[in-house]
Amino acid sequence: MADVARLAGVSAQTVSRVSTGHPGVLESTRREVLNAMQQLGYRPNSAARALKRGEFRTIGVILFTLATTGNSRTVEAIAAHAAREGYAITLIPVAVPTQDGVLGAFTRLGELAVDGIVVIMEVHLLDAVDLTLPPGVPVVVVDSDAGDRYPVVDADQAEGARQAVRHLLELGHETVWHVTGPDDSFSSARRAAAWREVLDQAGRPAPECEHGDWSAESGYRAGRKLAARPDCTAIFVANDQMALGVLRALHEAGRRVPEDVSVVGFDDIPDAASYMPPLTTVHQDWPEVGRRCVQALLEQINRHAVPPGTVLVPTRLIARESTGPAAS
Amino acid sequence: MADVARLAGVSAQTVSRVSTGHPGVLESTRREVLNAMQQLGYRPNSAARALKRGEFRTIGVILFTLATTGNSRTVEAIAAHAAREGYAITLIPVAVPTQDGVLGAFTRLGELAVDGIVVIMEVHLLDAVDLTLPPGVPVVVVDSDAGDRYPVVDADQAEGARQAVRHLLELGHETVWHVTGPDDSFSSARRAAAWREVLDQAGRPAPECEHGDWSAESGYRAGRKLAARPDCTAIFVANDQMALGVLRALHEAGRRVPEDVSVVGFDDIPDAASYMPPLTTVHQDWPEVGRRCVQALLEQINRHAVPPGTVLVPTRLIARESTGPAAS
DNA sequence: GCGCGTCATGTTTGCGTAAACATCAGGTTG
DNA sequence: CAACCTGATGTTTACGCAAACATGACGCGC
Repeated sequence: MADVARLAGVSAQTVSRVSTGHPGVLESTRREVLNAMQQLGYRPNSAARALKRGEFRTIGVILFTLATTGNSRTVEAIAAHAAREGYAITLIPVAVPTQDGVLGAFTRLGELAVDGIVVIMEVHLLDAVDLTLPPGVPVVVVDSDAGDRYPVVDADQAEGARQAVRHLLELGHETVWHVTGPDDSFSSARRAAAWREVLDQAGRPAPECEHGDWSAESGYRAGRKLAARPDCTAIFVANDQMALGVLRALHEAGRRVPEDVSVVGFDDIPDAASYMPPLTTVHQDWPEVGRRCVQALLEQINRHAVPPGTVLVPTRLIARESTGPAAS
Repeated sequence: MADVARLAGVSAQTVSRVSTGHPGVLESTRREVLNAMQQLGYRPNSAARALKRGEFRTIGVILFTLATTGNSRTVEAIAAHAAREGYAITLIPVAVPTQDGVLGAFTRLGELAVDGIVVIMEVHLLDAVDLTLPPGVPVVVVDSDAGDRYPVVDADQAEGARQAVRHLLELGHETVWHVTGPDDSFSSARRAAAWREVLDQAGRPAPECEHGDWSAESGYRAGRKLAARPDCTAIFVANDQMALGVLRALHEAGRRVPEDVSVVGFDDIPDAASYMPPLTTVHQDWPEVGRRCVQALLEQINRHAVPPGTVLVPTRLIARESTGPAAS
């Protein structure tokens, strides 16, 4: 910076004013300084800037995996919106989903240069984390149960699941089978609870669940069991990938979809429209979830506003051929 | 830090020594200091640390999208390995894949606190970027043509595509059709070039390509055209998602896979094993790509080593039922 | 034409840390 | 026992920037 100042024939402070866009600099001087910056390839040192200002303009995202469509799409949206607000994103992967792993990640985060944290963790390990959080750092939680400790942003998974099950009942099925996600997943638990709730309200018996792990392979295994039951005519699968496996299992067993069995998935991943047959599923608006995360975090950072409780992003059922004749 | 020093009854410098793990501190003193840290909830300020040390222990990752399996898996691996080395990951999304968008992202990166940069960009926009890169910052490029300006890490896509096409020829097909990815994609271009190369070497005519955009939907459109050609009996699709669409198109046209048409994909996404039929495809080792990225970058950062040219991570064909009877 | 406000710019200072150097106690050697 | 070393700790300083305050030039009104 001193070099730039010298070259432009001004003081370092004036260079600072130009680089931060402060007013009160003569247009001619500004051009002079910008010119000198260009010439010397000057880049402001963000560490010094952060040190001086006491903020990093960075948001930390702590998560288990990017391998699920939902997580990666949400992170992408967070990054995009954060960038728009002049914030960068720091990714903190928790390698091992154990309490130690979480603690380690949070410890690293504590030493990290972030102004706020988004936690994307579907499993029940958040409890361990409280004390480790650097005090005073705003937090937003996605896809997990934060109690009332942190604001939560999430898709309205319960409503989506209700729509799915109701849709199947309205098609005339006596009841609806369910393939769950992993047992330690909150999303899975909420989808299953909503499924059970709708069946109860309709006075229908809730068959025993099959349990999967989100993967297509696990869906296939669950689907084989369900395909063997002639009384199973409607299946609500907790995500689209497992639904893919279920479809294959039904196909191999000679049970036609949707004529013999109707299938509904969850997530509306892009591929779902190209399954055989195209999958009826619940659409999740991940970009919106990401946007609301950033918004909630920035509210805390900038306006020191009180956490806004839980923000639910709407979900909606997309009817395709796996539950009936082509909708288009 | 001063507070900790006061509470522990030592100087700030001793606190610093403890927090950086420097030797030459009496065990009793060290315990005292750690105790005081705990009590006061002291966290080293990373901005000040970075300012003093002149390094951020952060790697910037610049990319277009996390929506593709390859990108998100690669980023995940980069983050995991970087974390292991004590580095954090900063994500820089390029919202608009235009030259301006790239320049904007690189400008942001220039001001950003990173010790090195991984560029994950499959399109041809890298050229514009040279001048904007902060000079002296190590760079590694993935999935793109960096010429000889930067070291490149990538999966051996050409070899994977060759294996795929050879496999189809060995099954006795007269020639192999091809569905490409988007025109501006390097991966797509390399896979297509390798496809053409094998056909040429075998003295087979190369049919005209169908062009997709990586999406299952575009694969479906391409598949409909190919399904209408009775002479098309073998298709190499440039990624698994498009292959999903191709499979559906063939199914709807009444052409059986693999009896009438053999199909090979690329990527080996987890779902591919659950397609109907399970898809023969080329496995890419994204975790390894991520690992090598970090390794190449750290070599530059720590040892100021010369860029190691191009690192190719092996790929391999996974034969499944879409090209023949069940392999298992 | 004197006082005062306004605006562009310069000077001083300190953010939290760690390297470099200084100090000091205790021990070792010839 | 003096000269010297070693190892633990303290003191000074600078990293690059920007807020706060200081300066100084100019113009305006009365």
